[in-house]
Amino acid sequence: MSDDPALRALAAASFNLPDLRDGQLAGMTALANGRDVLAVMPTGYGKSAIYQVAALHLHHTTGRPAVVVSPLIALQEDQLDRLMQVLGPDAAVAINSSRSDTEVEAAWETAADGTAVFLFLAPEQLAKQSTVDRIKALDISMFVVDEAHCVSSWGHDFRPDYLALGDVREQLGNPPAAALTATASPPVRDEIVERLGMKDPLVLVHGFDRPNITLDVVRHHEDKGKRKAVLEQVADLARQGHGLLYAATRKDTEKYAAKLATQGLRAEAYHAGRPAADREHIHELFLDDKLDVVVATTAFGMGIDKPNVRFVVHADIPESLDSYYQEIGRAGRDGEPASAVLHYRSEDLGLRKFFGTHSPDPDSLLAVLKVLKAAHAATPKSSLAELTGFKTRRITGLVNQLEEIGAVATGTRGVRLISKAKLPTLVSDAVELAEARQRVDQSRLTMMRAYAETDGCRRQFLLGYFGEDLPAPCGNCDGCTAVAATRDDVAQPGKTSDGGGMVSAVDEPFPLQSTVVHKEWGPGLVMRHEDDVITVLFDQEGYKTLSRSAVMEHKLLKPA
DNA sequence: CGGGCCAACTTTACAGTTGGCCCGGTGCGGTAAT
Repeated sequence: MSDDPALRALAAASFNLPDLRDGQLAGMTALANGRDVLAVMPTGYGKSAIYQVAALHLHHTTGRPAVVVSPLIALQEDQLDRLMQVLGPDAAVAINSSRSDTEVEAAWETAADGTAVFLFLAPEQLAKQSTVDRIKALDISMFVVDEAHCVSSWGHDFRPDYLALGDVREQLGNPPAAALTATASPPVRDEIVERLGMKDPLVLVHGFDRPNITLDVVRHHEDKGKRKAVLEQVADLARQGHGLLYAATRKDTEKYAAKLATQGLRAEAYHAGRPAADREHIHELFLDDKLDVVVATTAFGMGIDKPNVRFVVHADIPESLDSYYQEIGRAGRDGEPASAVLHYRSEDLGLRKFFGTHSPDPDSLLAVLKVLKAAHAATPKSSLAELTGFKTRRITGLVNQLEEIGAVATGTRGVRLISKAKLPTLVSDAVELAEARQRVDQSRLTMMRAYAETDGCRRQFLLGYFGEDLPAPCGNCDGCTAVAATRDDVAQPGKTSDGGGMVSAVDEPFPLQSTVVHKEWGPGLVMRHEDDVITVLFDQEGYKTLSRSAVMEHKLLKPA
């Protein structure tokens, strides 16, 4: 069954990859044999090769194309260019709003006549039933979701069509799925697997630790002092190389960029409010080493693969460690030393709390339910939009919420009511779910805060969050430096630590990553042990820290 | 939730304080105006 030699040969001949890494070969073999694959690997590790080689192999043997879901049109174009360079024109096509009707029609034909190996599109395209039907007719070889963490981070509010990908895949007859991302904590991995409806996937996790990145946090009380320190730090770091400064708001990116420019640095502000041409230009300048620093909101970064980024400074705390890891992961890809510095004020958490607030909307939920009840039949989202007066996007969000509580189901012919419960009950269930979601979001922020406030080794904290155990402190963060400085002798980093040490795994009744149950908060996953504190990620409540002695004394947790 | 901005206020010309109001991230797609 295994196609190892064939895949190796194909990778070498067609993609110029004579030496595959273990994870790559395992992934492409599994996919080629029809197994679902979730790959969590850093940018530059070669995770794209997993689906590309497998898809090309299947195209050779069956003539069927692969569908690749990609979040940004710019990313699709990059991939397209790369693939066409290697495999020739028409090997890859994309369907998106930047193309004319004629171009789109030509792309469909190229896919249908067996020429195209890859068909790229954004999840929004798959919200149209006609698009799904056309793909169904192609009988695709696999369903690939690139940047798969978007399912979890964007699906719930920002781009709701991400949550519908599982339904789409089902409608397509559940072709083998590949989900690829550089960053996913264990609960995010679980969510991706669940949302995409993956069955017994091969999960490949590689290269999480980035030991060459120094981790520091600078705490501030005054906003003014923080701004000054950020500017000084960036000016200082920019003497050794190029880097990124992340700020929370567009206005701040402009302010910081202007100040840095007056200090003689080549700095540009980057955010979604700038014209597309400017954004593209800044990308190019940065990649060509013609900028010292890009001052950006979260808009900057996806798809950036620049090896020599020497620093990533944060002027404001991000919303979660998932985001933080993603953003600092853009530093030091060449393996040379790099810096990640977070400037932290507890007041800055307020803005993130605001961003994470999605108040549920009972009236709109009820409006959708009423229409569905009156319809007595499956109703397409487009009709729902007409009947309620909401935008289709909004309908998708509301339907997602109702689907999650089992009130409605989505099929080929549209959305239908499947619950027999009273409508107000369903609405309150949905509201409760939204509130639970909010609690989880806020608790992720709490974990980000805990990282900023820990006295221990920051890398141990960070890796622990991603489910990896770093047995000894790293010796390359301010937590470790502080411990070393309090010693009389010159301490060797990476040996032992007094502060924030991990509790021995021996005799641990609730081991890391094990499932436990709390009588009030329900089931959860053990994420971290530190001194007298156990951190658990509860399904309904998010991250909670519990006192170990209280847990033991009152038997608060039970292994599940 | 917190910061920035403006107007009103205090008191007799000006600068500092106070209170209210508004704003704040990420991208797709389609539509409207050239």
